[in-house]
Amino acid sequence: MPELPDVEILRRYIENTSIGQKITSACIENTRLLRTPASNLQAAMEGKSFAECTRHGKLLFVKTEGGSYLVLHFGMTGNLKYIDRTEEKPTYTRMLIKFGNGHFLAYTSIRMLGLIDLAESVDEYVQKHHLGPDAIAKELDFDRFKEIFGRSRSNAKSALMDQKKLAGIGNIYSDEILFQAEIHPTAKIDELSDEKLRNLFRKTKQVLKEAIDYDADSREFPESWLIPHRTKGEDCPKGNGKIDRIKVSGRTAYFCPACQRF
DNA sequence: TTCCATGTTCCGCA
DNA sequence: TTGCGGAACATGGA
Repeated sequence: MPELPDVEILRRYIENTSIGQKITSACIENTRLLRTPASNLQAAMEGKSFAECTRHGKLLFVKTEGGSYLVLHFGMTGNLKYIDRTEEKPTYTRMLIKFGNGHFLAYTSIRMLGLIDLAESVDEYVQKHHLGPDAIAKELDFDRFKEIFGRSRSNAKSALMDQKKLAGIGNIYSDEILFQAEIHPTAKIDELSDEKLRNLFRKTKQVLKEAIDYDADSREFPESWLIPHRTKGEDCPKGNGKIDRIKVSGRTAYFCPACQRF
């Protein structure tokens, strides 16, 4: 589920279901995900309305009338579900928000690797957690991109996934971006030519934005993308060879050794 | 039964 | 200082 495009779809889901609704109660069904006492969370939400929802990388900030933000991170298995009745409450619901109209927003998570927190300001929260700029932010131009990656001695895949450099890219989309930019996942990112780095910059934004256009639904992704072929031994969609699988900084990377070079 | 998984964080080491 | 591998977290699926 939850890399930048998936979280953007969840942001829109909140916008379409929950914004403008008054919060009757916030029921914490499992405290493991909380980074703040449940009482703080409830005090900040109950009786208030959700005013707007913004996203930074993989984080969602849902603003309440009171001025505080409900902060949501979805880990690997987090999701949201707007339901009409408690009988429809999904399995693995960890927080259930009840609205004045009698409907509910459920935050679900199987593995509970996400987080639920409270913030007074988005900028402050982002700074405190040392997050880099959002990967598709307009303010992120090539100069900034080069500044971030030009002096990193890391491999390209780990660098793209480093939330302190850029916020929003995870394991799946880093593979797609590097495939489309034709860069080997273990290439040293500070050794890329200016031309390759510029191409990487373009592909980073392009892949993430196109994924959003497909509702982050991988079943809709073009056959020319790597993601539908993200299996070892499958034919590369560009017809140049077979998809290979290696470990890069502990994560599984899928790539085409013929297309993606150093 | 064992391994693996879309994420983050912490530790020890190079 | 920076980066990496491994482990931990909790759970389900192949």
